[in-house]
Amino acid sequence: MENFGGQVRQLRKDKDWTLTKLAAMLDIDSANLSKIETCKRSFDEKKLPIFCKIFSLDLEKMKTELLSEKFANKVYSENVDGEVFHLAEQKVKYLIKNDKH
Amino acid sequence: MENFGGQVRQLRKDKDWTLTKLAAMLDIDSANLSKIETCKRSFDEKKLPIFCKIFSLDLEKMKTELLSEKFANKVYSENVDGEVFHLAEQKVKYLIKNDKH
DNA sequence: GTTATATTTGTCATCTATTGACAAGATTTT
DNA sequence: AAAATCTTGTCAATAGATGACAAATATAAC
Repeated sequence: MENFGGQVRQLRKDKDWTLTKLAAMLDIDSANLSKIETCKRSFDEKKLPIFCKIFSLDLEKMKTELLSEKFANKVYSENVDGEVFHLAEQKVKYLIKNDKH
Repeated sequence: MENFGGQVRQLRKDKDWTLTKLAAMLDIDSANLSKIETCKRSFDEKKLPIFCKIFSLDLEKMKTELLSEKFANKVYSENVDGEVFHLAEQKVKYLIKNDKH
């Protein structure tokens, strides 16, 4: 299981691109991309579409990947019970069931 | 499965308190508490300790409850795959395993 | 080993989202 | 219908996330 930043770095290295180059393609600062790859910042969700296009990745899948990481970081850093995810899952089902009202 | 706002309202009604009264105890605006109870705003996590004290609730449990609702709302509103929670769970385990390094 | 290239780190400004506050309207109770 | 309670709308204040830039460190090329 690789974290998101690590995945970005791997993809970039596979193409032999510098931070500067990829950062330019994503229209972000290379210093900030460095922080993303080293997990010191999170990847801005708004940049996901262009990111996925560059690396031919499935957008929905990466959205899920990115969001799961945010959830995990929150739960980890605040020492919340892992049960939180089961609860959340139930709540989503409930929301969907009671939709269209 | 009751949502968080509904729980607050129920607890308040059980005591026969007005919004104004509970809001004062929580040191928030009664209009905003109304929005919380009707799910138009989320409950501020910082107010959880005092809230739990007032109603003799377990803080950790309510933290989990509140956070799961935020996760659920996000996933629901952005149409993210429910798989996100399984992923997140794995990631938390991974973080814990690789802790203390 | 020195220069150039690439990456990391720190800081602060800016933008965005969340919450606070207040006024006015609607509903309920008495 | 008057009083009390609750809801809604709006905007200001605060907090959190991201952008931008400079300087430091590390890596690679020569």
